[in-house]
Amino acid sequence: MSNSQNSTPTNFIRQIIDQDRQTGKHGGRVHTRFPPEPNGYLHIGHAKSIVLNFGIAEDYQGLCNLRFDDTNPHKENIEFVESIQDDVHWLGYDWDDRLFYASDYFQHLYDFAVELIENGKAFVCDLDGEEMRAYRGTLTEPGRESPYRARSVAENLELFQRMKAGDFEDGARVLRAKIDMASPNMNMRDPTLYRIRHGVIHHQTGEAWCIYPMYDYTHPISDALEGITHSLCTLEFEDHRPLYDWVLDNISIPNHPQQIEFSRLNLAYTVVSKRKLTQLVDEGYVEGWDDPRMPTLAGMRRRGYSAASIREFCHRIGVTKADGLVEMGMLENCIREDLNAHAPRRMAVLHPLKLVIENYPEEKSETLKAPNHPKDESMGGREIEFCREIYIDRADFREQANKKYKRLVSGGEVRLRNAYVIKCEEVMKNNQGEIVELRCSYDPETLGKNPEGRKVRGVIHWVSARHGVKGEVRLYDRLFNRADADKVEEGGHFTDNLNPDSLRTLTDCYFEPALASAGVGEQYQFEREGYFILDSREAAREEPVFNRIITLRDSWAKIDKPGG
RNA sequence: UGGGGCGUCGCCAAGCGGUAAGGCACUGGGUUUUGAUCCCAGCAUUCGUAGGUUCGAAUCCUGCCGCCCCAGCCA
Repeated sequence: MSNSQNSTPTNFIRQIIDQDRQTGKHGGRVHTRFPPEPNGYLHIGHAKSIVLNFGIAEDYQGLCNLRFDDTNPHKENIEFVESIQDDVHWLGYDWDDRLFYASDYFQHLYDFAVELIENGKAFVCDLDGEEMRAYRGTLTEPGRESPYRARSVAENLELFQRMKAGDFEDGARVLRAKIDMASPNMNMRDPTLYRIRHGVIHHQTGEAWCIYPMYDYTHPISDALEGITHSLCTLEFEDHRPLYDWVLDNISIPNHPQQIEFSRLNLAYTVVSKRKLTQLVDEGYVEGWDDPRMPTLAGMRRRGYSAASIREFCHRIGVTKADGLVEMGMLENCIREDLNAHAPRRMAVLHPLKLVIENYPEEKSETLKAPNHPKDESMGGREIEFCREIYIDRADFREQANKKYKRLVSGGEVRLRNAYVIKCEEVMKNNQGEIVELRCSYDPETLGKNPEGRKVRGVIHWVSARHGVKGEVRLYDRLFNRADADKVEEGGHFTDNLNPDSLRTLTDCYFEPALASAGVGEQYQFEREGYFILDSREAAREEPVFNRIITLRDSWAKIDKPGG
């Protein structure tokens, strides 16, 4: 039924690895790494990278390290270090004893920097930020060499040592590589290797250091130290590859991993940028990193998405160098496919309308059996309670409708799911003319069998008014109103694209009794409505709160024109 | 206008000189006590574009067009 996670389509990176193994490059080893910066929660875009890196390691009998790229203590903290580990584990991957931090290598990094200085390949520069920018040139004009570029090795050594010792203020000096100020590649114009940062407590190294290495310097060395063979990253780092290689070619380190770039994931109607997600959280547009509308793994988990479905999604979208925008439907199909196979069925009424079955005895009630899955008997069944007063959904009744409408109409018949066929005899309204109650009759001969000689319009779900459990349901919709959510009109802001109706809370819902014992993490299908899960943050509440994971496909919604 | 990438169906994506896989979406039809699921069928004479090479090109070459990334002491 489900082909989940069996399929790992090939891609250009796997082809490169295949070739490398044939030619014996890296001794035939495959060793990857997932290198997040702990400055935010992981999102669906990271999932693509995780599945790629850990997946390749698995398939080639290699290894994949988890490494925190923690070179900028200003933006990083321990909460993110922990959440990232939780999320990678939840997604289904493990790094055994290979949890590393770039900060583990601070001493090595320092020593290699000294080596660069000794070889005349790095220098301490006193230019401030603004001056540096001016000296850097532009995209079309070459830059000029820093006046400090010619300092002697001895002076550079001493100044760098004093930078480390804390003799200079933030921004006073940096260590720079001596490469080529005329390079058409901006990254090669004597890039900064180290900067000074006082007064921050690094989550791993505390106050041991007041100089911190830059990404472009740290990453290749960290990869090499760990024996990484293939260093996979996103397209925007393609321009950095010459620098990655330059660093490794100019220090005495044996390994030289191969950086390979792939395009990052763009998902329609959401943003996949840590900066923007951080803003949504910090400015209160959402409840937090785990808001069920967020494309973070924490949010998707709370929303009810399974790890398997996210993995499957990552397989289906593939890995290439072409940037695109993946439709939400792609993700939704993965979720539905998983949930359809595995979620037990239940009944819940979201917009209740009271319905009284007049020919059903006042005090009577009966216990009926209902299967948990229409096709999978191994999933068993549960008991539901039927009585004279029930709730149905308001959308399942219309006073009149054409024959396309397969639900209850005045004078018409409909099947109550897992129960009897009923007929609407009378519509009760209040003074405002609003329908407040339906009076019906039922056919006691229709339990488990169809009536003879007449055709029933359709099937609707229901919950006993006497036995049902009252509670809340949260309906989620796309977070943004436009597919390219980060596109902004002149003078606008991406938050202008936020969908004001991304969350709808329904507080007057009724769930069948079996749902009273629903546990955290259990996904259900509420028949004819969608897939739901108990909100893990509200699990302690007396009345249950369910999140809607995703609706059922609904071909009726497309043809339901007014008067239908 | 410098450099680096990318352009195959509405979306994602195979294809690697021998005559356009697959998935999603969509459209028909069948089954169905979920307008769900499931099943069956349809869905690119054409690969951004114009030339060239070749018996033969989405695949090789050249020009052009379009889109993305780069001027942090962020990653």
